[in-house]
Amino acid sequence: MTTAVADLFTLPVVELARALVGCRLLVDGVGGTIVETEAYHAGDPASHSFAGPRPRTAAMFGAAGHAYVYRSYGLHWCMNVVGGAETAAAVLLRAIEPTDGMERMAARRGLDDPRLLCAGPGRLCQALGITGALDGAPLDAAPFALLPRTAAPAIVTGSRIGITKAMDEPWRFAVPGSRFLSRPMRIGRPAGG
DNA sequence: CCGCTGATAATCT
DNA sequence: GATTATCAGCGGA
Repeated sequence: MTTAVADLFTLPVVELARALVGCRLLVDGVGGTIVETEAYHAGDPASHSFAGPRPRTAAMFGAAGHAYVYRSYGLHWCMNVVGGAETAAAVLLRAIEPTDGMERMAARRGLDDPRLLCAGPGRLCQALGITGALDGAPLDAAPFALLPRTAAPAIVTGSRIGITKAMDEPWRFAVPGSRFLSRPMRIGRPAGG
């Protein structure tokens, strides 16, 4: 038995977020390799689950291995992978390197540049066709496919984006130097100033 | 490259 | 009424 993605869901959510970088996500065969994630959990003031269960966040309090999809700023959809050892934990998918169904993604996004297809949580949901209809859907069944890594990628850590609380927690993970990130990763301070 | 700002709706005060 | 796990378009450097 090789390592299945499901085996990762019981890890602490910060480790799950790290482990999902390099995995592949497809929706109806469209998607690519996850290159940027962030971890959230119920003890984290920046998390949607911090205030306790709500109608919108029900999926985050539900079973691991399912999607938590919510609307952001009234306009965009954002997708999380529910899982982690903590209560109501999930990993926000922030960027994907598109590999499968490029034409479908370009059509949905109204763009040509592969760099901009999935570079951001709202963008990747638009490109893969993820909406609130998939909130709570299991990731091991159609239309989803969440596939394990074939090799361990290089990964760097940083602060999460777009939050106003717990801003210093280093719970953002990304492939260093990837051209498909939502925003560049802040590299370590230059040696010698 | 950078910063500013409007769009738009669920949630919270 | 304010805030929010965002994005695109714009203008200036």
